[in-house]
Amino acid sequence: MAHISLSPPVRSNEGRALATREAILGACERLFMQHGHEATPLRQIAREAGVNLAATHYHFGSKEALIQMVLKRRLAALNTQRLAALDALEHEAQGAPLKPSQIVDAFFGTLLRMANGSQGPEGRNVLALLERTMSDPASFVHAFILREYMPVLDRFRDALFRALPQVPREEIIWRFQFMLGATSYAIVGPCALYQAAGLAPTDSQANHADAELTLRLPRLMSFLMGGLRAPLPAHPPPQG
Amino acid sequence: MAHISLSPPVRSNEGRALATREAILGACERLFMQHGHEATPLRQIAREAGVNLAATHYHFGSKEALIQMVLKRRLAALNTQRLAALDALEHEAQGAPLKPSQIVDAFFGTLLRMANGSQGPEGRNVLALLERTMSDPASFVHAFILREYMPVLDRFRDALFRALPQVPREEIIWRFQFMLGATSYAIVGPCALYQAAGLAPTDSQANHADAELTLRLPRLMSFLMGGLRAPLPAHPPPQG
DNA sequence: AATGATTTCAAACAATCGTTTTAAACTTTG
DNA sequence: CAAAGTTTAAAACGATTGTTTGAAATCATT
Repeated sequence: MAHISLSPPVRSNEGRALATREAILGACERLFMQHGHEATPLRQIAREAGVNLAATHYHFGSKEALIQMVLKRRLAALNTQRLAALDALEHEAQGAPLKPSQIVDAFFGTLLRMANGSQGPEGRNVLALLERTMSDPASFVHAFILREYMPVLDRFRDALFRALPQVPREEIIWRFQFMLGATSYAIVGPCALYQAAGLAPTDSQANHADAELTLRLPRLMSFLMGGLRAPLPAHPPPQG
Repeated sequence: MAHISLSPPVRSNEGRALATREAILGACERLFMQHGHEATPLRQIAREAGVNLAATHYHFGSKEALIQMVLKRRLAALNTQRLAALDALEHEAQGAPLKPSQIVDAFFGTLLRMANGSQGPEGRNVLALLERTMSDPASFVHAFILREYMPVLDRFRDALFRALPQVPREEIIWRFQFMLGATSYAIVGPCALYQAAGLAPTDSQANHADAELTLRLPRLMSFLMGGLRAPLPAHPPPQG
């Protein structure tokens, strides 16, 4: 059912250690997505990975460091890809202002594409977990995650400032927040709610599962651009 | 620092029990928001509420039942208010189709207004916690929360179906999901990210904190309606 | 005022968590 | 092949968790 090592037994010492490290990280990604990292005991991780309990401490030092390693890998890959996309766009534009849709696609599109499995089937799990972890106010991962997330956020926010010079910056900040939320819920999808309720997914949803996956990104992009380009809210009267 | 009972000591027996129950529930709302319900020990709840540890079990039976009671109260009040708003709209329209903005305001506007403190300062905390709990895939509260949440969701979804008959229902379902995410992130606001990073909020943000509160709802509504009314995504080529 | 029910209290219970410790198995190196 | 270093194994430790217990305190009723 799980953790069956089909690869031939590695002989080198470092190879063995790397294999156990990878098995532990993979088990973490599977279990954290299902139960969250707070509710996942190290013993269950070790069992799922097929290694001993002490191996988790030997290779990662502590559970906190293990969680950080799990999330850091995926977040770093995501942000690298995002920045590469933005760099390519800016290089191609040669100083000209970018279209907002290009910036939105480089940031949110890259996230959703990666979550849809462009980096293996576990991408969605970990990215959904990442978004959930960010919205957890008491998580210790905030400090280190934000350390490499904030610069990326700032770069894309500034890019939107330049792309929409006529829009007040505070409005852009807010709409960026709204887009973050919409994308976060786009990753899990509306079927998750029905599944959580114990209802089987509608047959039409099940039949069109693959088509739904290719449609998810254009659906989100259309919604995001519609919201980003919506008319600015009228300032309400001072007391009303 | 907290749980100072300024009210005169109640004499009746039921009054005492009700006071402790209320103190426990209030402490839960405060602590769950800060640390999440998984990471909040019953001993800390009892200390914050100024009651004995065993009182939590005496009045609520178990920690699960306590968490359910905390969330159930707020969710029930929210959904009652939402359905009342929709009922009023439909009664006023007298069979005519509703405007999408009315439906969106009845659902998401009611949520944000309540989170902004229309029901006391703890409204935002609990509603943010509620949204976070819903996105937790392994929470035991799903079953009972969805039991009274799903009918409300269905009613508003059907109302949107009738208000937008030309839009495919699957698109509406997705955009409803996107709006849920945007609203969820609107509750916590973009400042939460900076605060989590350890950065002090910008002085402009701090100065306009009150104005920001009255602006939050129109900002969200403008974004939601822009996204809901965005042009439908073009179906991508079958292999591309 | 005294009896009976309800509520609060302090203490302990059983289970589980992350972590550490000890020794055994293995790989690499001389 | 043997010694040194590295990785895995099994067991136990200390701390914390939700929960239970039995007595003390408070209220309601006669």
